[in-house]
Amino acid sequence: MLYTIGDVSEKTGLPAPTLRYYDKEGLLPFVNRGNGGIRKFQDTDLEWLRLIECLKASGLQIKDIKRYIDLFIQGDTTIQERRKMFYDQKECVEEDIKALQNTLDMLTYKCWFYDMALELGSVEAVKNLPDSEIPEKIRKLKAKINRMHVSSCQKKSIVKAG
Amino acid sequence: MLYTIGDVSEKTGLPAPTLRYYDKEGLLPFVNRGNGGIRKFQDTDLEWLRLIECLKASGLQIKDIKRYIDLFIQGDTTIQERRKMFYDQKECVEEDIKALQNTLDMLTYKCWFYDMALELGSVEAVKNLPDSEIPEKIRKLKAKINRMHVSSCQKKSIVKAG
DNA sequence: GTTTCCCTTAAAGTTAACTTTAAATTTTAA
DNA sequence: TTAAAATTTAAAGTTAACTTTAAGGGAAAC
Repeated sequence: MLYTIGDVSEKTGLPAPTLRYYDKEGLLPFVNRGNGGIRKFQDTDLEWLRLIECLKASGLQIKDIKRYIDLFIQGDTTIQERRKMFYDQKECVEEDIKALQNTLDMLTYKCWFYDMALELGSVEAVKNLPDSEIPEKIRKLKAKINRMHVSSCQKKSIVKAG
Repeated sequence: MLYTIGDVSEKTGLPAPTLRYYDKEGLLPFVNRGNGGIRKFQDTDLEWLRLIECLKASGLQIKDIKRYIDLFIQGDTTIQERRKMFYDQKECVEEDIKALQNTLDMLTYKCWFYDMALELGSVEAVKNLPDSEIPEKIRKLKAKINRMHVSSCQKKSIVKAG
């Protein structure tokens, strides 16, 4: 099964110029061309795109993903380096998830806060609520948030891959 | 307790020029100035910075955060809009966490794959492994990944906040 | 056949969030 | 009192990842 760039764009949701940009940056070295120089994508190319999007989501930059593809092309001598790349990225993503969970705690607290503000008619009224009126769950959240530092909601993703 | 911009930079890890940039963009309207025009941060300003970093981590842009601060300054008439903002962002972050968990599944699989490749000496050997040699956990992961679309590891964070 | 898509490239433009620079002023330490 | 360190501003520069534009070529619908 062969696909044009338009087919792939529709299948993946990535704009065709983005796919051409990825190709230009060396992220799609396996995509063949037809007579008139027209790209013919295969199912394996769609799998590559899925991996590329995953690596991007994990915080890797285009040039780092190209680095991985270059290593792949070099073959089995680069297994160690590729392995390290995935372990490093896994660690980054685990930290990102933790950071996002802190962010989610803050947002959950704020959602409760503004639910109450809407109910009581003012922000001040919520601030003046006695502790006994605040659900246990929210009190714990508030305490956790107060222990947080600025850096606990920041991402660590950017790492020199290699 | 009052802090200079240098103190705050050290406390938060944010470079002083970044703090000035936030101020210029209207994110720090509560920071007072001394005689010579020098910023005097208070503990409440540090709390604002913590909220700002959380909102940034949730995917909000600077201008959206400014919008929130403007709404805050306007007072209780904007409670509904602020509430909606937090609910929208909460939803975004929940989706981001799900996407990152898909990314993590892919990376976990790849880590196993390259552990095996290192052990067996080649990528091909891992591809040729009979199903019976693949741990149940990894087989499930592989099946899950095969069901994934490109979009399942993409972030949804960017939303017109309002 | 021709018109209309869809494809191609190269190159310029966009955007957000800083970051750097330069020049001036203020504060702090000796 | 003076020198060093930190602060101020405005403005220009940077970076990544696209996105848009322009100019052209080949295949399918009518």
